[in-house]
Amino acid sequence: MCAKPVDTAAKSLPEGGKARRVYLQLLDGITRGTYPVGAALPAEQRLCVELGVSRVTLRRALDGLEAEGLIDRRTGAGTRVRTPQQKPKMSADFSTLMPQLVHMGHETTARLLSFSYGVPPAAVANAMRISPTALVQTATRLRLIDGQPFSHLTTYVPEHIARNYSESELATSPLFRLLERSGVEVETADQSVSATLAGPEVAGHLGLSVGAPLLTLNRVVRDAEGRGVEYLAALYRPDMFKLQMTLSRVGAGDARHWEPVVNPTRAEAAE
Amino acid sequence: MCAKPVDTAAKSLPEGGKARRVYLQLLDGITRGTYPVGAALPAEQRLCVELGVSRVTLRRALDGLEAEGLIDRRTGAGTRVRTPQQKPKMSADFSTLMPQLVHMGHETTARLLSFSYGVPPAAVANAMRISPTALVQTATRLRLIDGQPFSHLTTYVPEHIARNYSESELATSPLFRLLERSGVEVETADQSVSATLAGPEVAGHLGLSVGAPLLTLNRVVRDAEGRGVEYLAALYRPDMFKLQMTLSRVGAGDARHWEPVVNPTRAEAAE
DNA sequence: CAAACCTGTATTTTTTATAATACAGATACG
DNA sequence: CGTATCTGTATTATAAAAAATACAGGTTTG
Repeated sequence: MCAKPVDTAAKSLPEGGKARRVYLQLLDGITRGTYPVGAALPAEQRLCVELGVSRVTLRRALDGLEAEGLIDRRTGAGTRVRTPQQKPKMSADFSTLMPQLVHMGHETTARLLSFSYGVPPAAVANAMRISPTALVQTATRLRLIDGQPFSHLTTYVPEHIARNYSESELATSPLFRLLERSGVEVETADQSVSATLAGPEVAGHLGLSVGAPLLTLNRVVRDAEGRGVEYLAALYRPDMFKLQMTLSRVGAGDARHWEPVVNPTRAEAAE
Repeated sequence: MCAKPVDTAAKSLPEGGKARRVYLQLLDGITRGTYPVGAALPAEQRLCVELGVSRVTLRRALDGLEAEGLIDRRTGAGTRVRTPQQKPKMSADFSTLMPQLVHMGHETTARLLSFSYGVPPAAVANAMRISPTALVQTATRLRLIDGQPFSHLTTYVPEHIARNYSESELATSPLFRLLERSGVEVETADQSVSATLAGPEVAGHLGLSVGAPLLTLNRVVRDAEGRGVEYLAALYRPDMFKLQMTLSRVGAGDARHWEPVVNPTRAEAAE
């Protein structure tokens, strides 16, 4: 007797299989610290009773955790929560939101995935305040750190600006430099951070499974007239990229408030 | 002949069902603008060939999209991409750290889900720089806007501080005020933003399906000695909550850099 | 109005996921 | 050393998902 088919959840929308649910449940327990970090995870026979699934299903979930290097299984002995192996990480400072390497000595490269001219998605045209029928250059790039992909970037640039640089320059120089070199007067930038799931295409490029969580960053860079000169839709692997900031409480009395610190010591960061 | 079992993806790790993959694929295409926003989606018979699944599966994916109000299906006529219906949204300004309502006239409430004293997870104790065996108050709260839950907050506060306020106060006052009232000298805060997937428990509370994407925010608030006085682990529904900021390009020459704008016009925001 | 096309629905078959059970080999402990 | 415990593996039965097909009924278009 291993299963206990209680099934409290409603089942109408396309939900992942039961193995995936268990996988997420365990992943949650590990990151949340419910299961001791250094050692010991309940035995499979106990876990499957605890989670209400068969051992085979529980096993498949564990396979996933093992594949991601989160647990260490030894035949005969138990299954332990492995101390998180540090993947090379990037971080972005809130005050600039320009990605920076946490540890130096890592190399970042870029790969151009696609490149074309056409009309932008309506949402992009709207955010950039340009005509939905105006031509824009759409480029998709993959950024890697030490050979491992960590972000998937799609940029939209109005044609008359984009013609000032070549396709090959896109893969080497940051788009930012290319714009300023083209004489664009960058004035403001609006950006928004959220989360989404990896579709089949980006999952393949980022080396993730479909349905993996991603950090999204959308940015509109504007010139003095408020017209968009660049739209960036970025997707980041949450295990390799984090937005970090340090705030300081300054002022006194009613004027007391938070202020971002410009160059915080990275070792102080949360999590 | 509707299916074309090419199956490029590897199949070892616990992946959600095929219906879910198609659902994500379509969701990606919609948000990305691949499918025209105003109207027209390929017919079901064409779509299922295009995506390599049967019509039944394709249909289940569409059911999911319809349930979330992303598409509009009319018998006989086609299926259209609906213009995104604005849910009540919250936004958080990076520089102030205080979440703000985008549109006024909305009411936010809080529900206390759990409340206890115990030892914190190792990761939390480490980030707070307190003993892993020290007692902390662990409280889980649900924040709602107009009755709809949008965030799931778990806070850890050292016992000697937490004893200064009552359990009932937690549900009404923001924890921030309670701390300062307790005489805690808040000095700095480190926070980190990332993404994760909803486990069975939080999914239930936030009204999402298991495996839905979530925006995470982890924050350590410290006193003058650098000791943590509060650890916050927040989970946000990405469709109802976004981190937003506006940057301004200031300075000249080599000193030219980005600076966050304190009170940007929210209408300017990206996406 | 009629033809072409679309979504909604139902049925059957096939495939896959999960459950239940048993057993072999490795490990830890007294 | 021997027992208890754990992971690894295999087998069979059951439940669920997906595919293939057919048809009813609404919509659009000429």
